[in-house]
Amino acid sequence: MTDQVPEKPLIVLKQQEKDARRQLILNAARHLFAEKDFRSVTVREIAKAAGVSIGTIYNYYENLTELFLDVFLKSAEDILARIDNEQASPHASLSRLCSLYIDFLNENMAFYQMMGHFMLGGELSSEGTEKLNRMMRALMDRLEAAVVASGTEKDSRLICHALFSALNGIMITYARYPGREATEISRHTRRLAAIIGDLFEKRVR
Amino acid sequence: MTDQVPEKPLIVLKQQEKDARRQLILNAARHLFAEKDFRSVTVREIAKAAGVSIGTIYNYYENLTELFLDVFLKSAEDILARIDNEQASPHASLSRLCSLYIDFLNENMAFYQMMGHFMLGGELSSEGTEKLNRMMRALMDRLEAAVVASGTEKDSRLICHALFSALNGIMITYARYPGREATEISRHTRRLAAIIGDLFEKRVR
Amino acid sequence: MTDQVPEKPLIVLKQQEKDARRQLILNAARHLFAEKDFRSVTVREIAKAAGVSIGTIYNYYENLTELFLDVFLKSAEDILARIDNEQASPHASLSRLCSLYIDFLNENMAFYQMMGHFMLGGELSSEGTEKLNRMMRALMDRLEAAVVASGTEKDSRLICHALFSALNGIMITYARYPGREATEISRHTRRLAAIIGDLFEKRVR
Amino acid sequence: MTDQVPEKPLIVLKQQEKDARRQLILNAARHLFAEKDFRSVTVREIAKAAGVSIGTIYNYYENLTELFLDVFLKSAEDILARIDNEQASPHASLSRLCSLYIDFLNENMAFYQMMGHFMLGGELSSEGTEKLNRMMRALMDRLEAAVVASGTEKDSRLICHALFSALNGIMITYARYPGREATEISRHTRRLAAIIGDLFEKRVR
DNA sequence: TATGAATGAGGATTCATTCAT
DNA sequence: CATGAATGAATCCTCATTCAT
Repeated sequence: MTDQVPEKPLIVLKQQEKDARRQLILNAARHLFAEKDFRSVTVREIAKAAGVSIGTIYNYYENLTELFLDVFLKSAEDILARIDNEQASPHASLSRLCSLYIDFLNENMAFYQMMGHFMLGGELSSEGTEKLNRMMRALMDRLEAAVVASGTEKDSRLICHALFSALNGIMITYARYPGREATEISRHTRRLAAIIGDLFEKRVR
Repeated sequence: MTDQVPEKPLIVLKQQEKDARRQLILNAARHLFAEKDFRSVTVREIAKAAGVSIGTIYNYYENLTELFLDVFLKSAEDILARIDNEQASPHASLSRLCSLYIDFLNENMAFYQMMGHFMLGGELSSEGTEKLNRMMRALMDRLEAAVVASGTEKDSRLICHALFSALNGIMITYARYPGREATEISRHTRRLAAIIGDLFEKRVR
Repeated sequence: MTDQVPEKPLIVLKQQEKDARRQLILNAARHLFAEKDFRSVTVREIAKAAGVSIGTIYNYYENLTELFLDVFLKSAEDILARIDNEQASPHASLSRLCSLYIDFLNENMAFYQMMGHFMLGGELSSEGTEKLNRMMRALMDRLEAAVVASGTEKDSRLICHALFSALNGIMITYARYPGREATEISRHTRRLAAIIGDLFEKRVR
Repeated sequence: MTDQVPEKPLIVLKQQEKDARRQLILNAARHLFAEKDFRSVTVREIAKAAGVSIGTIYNYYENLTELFLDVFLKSAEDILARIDNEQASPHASLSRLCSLYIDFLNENMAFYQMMGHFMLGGELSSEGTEKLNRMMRALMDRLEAAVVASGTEKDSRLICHALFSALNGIMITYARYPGREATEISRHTRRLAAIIGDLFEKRVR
């Protein structure tokens, strides 16, 4: 026998290929979004960056919005994973969680840009809205758990919303403060996150 | 007596007329911005809404961005005035200030959309940037005063930044939570603002 | 008698004022045309440069084209005067005339730009066309006289046309040769004019 | 035999199709330029004349200027080929070359309009400027060769410049002499070209 | 399924000209 | 007469999306 390697069925290979290409597009888009305002990124640019044709992008995504959403969801998965990892640590604390999240935002400007975009009325299919809501709920669940763990007993969901809002607000307000360097901004936003974190932690006492 | 009414010179009248028309354009833009994402508002729409021609818009503003900025600045003046008014009240408190600001944002969605836009890198003439910065500083001065008045002694500017961020974050995060009514959103954001306000007030103890 | 100074009638003064203002506009336009392609000069620019309002310009000229034509005609008068002056000199020669004309063109780029513009189909009122033709004939008469003076007996008008063409061609071809300095261009065009002049002078022998 | 016709690969066919469409646009533009001042030709007109959409124009050309340049270069190739053909003839002479060139200009008014436009400062990418210069040099080389062949030994490049200028000047000066018929103009310009040609030929003696 | 050329509505902006004051 | 704000048609160009190959 010439071939003893157990072959994966063709259909599986194809699926893998497909996933790979989808991943390719996704990553290309993420990188572009990291470079400039995601609303100014064009399909052509993404196609070029991903090394595929424009048409291919439309084979994987209904339209640009769906691709944007997917990028957003992937980023959300990242932060979810980071949070889960952090929460597993013995030093887990609300403060650390805040730092973690603000660091994530600093690295993923497109994330909160998109969050803002979708929240502020970016058109979305009902299916897309569903996905978005599911993801936000998942994120909120993590945060709420941390809030509860920090001692809050009453209104934990509401307080979790307040915390989440506060952290997001740091970025929208200071992410690109005109005339400041990236490192300076990072320092400032982290300092603000620390203040917020402290407030929500001390709250329980 | 032939004419004792003190006549305004013609030049003054003309200036008034000009100001009035500028106001007309400004208000038309504000209303449109309230209806949808301000970035999707076109010159044609503004002109139509203001009842003037496209060319007239450009007689009053160098370009669309400058008009956007002016709308932003006018809104900022509004909130500044409201704050000043509130601070003059005997019941002034940080909490009330938070409510006030969040109410303002609820009524002026375009304000924080624009704030986000300009902060996140929206192109602006150096003159425009200067105006923007001046206004932000003025706003921050008010907030800081309130923060100090609430008992904070150390790092008042930084804490004021944190508070400002937190309040803005509420809107960016929940202003148009998909599937919620405006009144519901208003209630939710006010509740969150109250939590934030409480936190920053209790901070002093 | 309180006033013995012989007064010019009011109507004369007014006419002088009017002429002065017309001159003002004309000169402003000429200077602007010297700075850049005359087709890119706007009414607003001319008005500003002349220190009058846009409307005033339209009081003196039917439209922009008529102003352009007037500038052209004024320039043509200049070169005519220069030629007349030169021809009165004892050293007058066809060669010197060529130099004179090319120098004039170097100083008045707008002149041949406009000549080209009007010749190549720039719309003109029939009255304007008439003025233009009259001026071209006057210029041609001078040139022809010089051609005849240089010894040419046959086909003097035709040869004069050829000479005129050749000189104009120098400018259209080399006036802004990319990457060359103004002085360099001036030297080159003068050298070419000398060659042309020589050819037409030697012709007679 | 199933298929012995050597099939062109698909990619070649596609390229041909692309070239054909580019040609389509090019020709449409050339015809429009022949009808009126090329600066007044709009993208819409070209698109309509070519039977393609506006967007398609921009698939083939960065911007209008690049299209203008391409039209110019294609015309230049034409005259270059005609010159090469003429020079290969046993009856080649400077006079005939002059006639040839003036005939070409009469048929391609846009050519010298564009030459004038680009020479007089029409914006061009550095790549475009490079192409333009290369083409002008090629043309000048041909002319210089003819000038040399006619007996000129000294300053051949300079004299070639003078000749080229003179010929171009004929067109700029008389191409559309107001109130003259096309045939009349053609006759006049040819006569002038003959005079110029004679002068430059006789020069050698 | 991948391709990428074609599409064309829609964007911001310009500017000669008018006309009420 | 002088003014200059108002006008709006017309400009070039962009870009998400489609669809024939």
